[in-house]
Amino acid sequence: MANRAKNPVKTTTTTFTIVEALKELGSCGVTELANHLKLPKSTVHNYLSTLEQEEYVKKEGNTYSVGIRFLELGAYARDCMQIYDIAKPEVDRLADETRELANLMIEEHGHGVYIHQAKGEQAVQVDSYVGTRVDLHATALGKSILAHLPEDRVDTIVDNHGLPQRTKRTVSTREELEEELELVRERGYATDDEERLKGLRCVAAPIQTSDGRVLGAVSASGPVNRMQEEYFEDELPNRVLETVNVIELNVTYS
Amino acid sequence: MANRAKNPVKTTTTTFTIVEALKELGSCGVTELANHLKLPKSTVHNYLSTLEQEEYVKKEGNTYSVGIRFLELGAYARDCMQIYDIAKPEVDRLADETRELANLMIEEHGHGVYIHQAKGEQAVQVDSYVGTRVDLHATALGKSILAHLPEDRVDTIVDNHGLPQRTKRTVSTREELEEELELVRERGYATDDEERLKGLRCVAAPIQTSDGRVLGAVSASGPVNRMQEEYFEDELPNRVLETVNVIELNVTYS
DNA sequence: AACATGCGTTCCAATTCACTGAACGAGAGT
DNA sequence: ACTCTCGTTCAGTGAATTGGAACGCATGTT
Repeated sequence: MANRAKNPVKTTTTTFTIVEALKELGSCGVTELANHLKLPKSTVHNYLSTLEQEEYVKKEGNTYSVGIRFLELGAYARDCMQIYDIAKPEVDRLADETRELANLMIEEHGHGVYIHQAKGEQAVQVDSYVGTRVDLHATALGKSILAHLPEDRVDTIVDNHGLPQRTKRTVSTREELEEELELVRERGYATDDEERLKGLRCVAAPIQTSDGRVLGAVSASGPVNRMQEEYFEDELPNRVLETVNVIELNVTYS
Repeated sequence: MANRAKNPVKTTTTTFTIVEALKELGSCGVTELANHLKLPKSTVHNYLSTLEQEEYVKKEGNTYSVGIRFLELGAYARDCMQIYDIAKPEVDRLADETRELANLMIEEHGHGVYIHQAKGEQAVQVDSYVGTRVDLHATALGKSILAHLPEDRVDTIVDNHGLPQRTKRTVSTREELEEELELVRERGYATDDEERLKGLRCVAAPIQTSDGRVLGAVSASGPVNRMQEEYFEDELPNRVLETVNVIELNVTYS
């Protein structure tokens, strides 16, 4: 995990630095991007025009923006996961029935990545969209996954990423995390009580294979005012667990 | 359009050549990829390990595959399009009601790109998924878009991409295309009668702004046996046009 | 058990190619 | 007409990619 390449190709790294900055700044011109990255504008121009030629960047007038071609690679990577196809309709159903926001997350390189999101009728607007990468320890989805990862993987991930505090309530010590994960293993589901975003509560459960590997996690999240007492402590967890059970069955027989 | 960069960054091009080959081959090892690309394996290894370090490529054992991180950029690019949010629920509804496969396409760099796909109950399985790029002239969606692009854009696109024949029925001459586009402008919708895939028919209509720009197109597609006579010539076109009208209204007032 | 094969990885020398600051041209604003 | 700003071009220089050869580690074979 996170191996340092012995002979890294610096240009490749720079390429992605530029694309990521372009995403960060929205669409912008050469000079703005160059100033932001503290690179000469001729350099940035060379990269951007190459990226445009390769159709990974779109140029309109004098402003550049991230091209839709990345979706070809991203959606491909997602569709390769057997779990996506199987879990998607169930997550959609969960959103429909709870009327809240339902999510599907997987882990890669120690990050949590949302690979599907379904909006129920009352779904909250959040800052996460498909493709967003978050720290595992700060979400119910991530904790569901961490709870069933081999212990040494968890160690490596925490060592590499730390436990950055997103809100006052974020789990931020190793001990606290261990307790949380133990609780997840006991109850079968995880909760997020404003640990990543103020005002947002969340219930999540891991998707596991019959031999105990985690493939990802499913969640339903909503505003604190609707997520309370029995609904938050019983009804919703059960609903999420049901969803996960159906997915796990379908995974086994496919 | 398709400007050649004057001082292209070759390493950037190579980087994407490698990632695209990795997508092509599915997951594979260094040697296999190197043989495929006729590059020295040490070179390929340097790129792959750099890409893994940047988390754009996933390594499991000794096999590499395209990483989900591309979804971050791809989904971002998609979400930037105001049309995606607006059209998505309507395309979903179209799929639900027709029980067929419904699609949303936009144009970029002269290609058609599927940015959403909704499966109705009887939806056919096709080779296109979200992110797939296709030639505009060979699909109903693409023809809907071409029909409302400025003439010089159409010329440039045809010059750059040609009119490759996908099936026996693909439009493959400039004259034929012009006739088709004129028909699309008259009727307001386009059809695809096994022009891209044998056995598949499709009805599509363009999404336009009040000042006549095309933002994309919506389609419903299904097997020839279900797509016939009045249904294919009347009912479905009307249903697709309805969908597009709703989307256009929502675009105007936002 | 010794050997052969194929793989990913490392290393370093050769040379290609990325880098960059300065200059140019186009367009907008004064 | 002038100025300012931005994107683009250019060419010399030196850093970084390149790639053949060698290494270590599996796996499978004799």
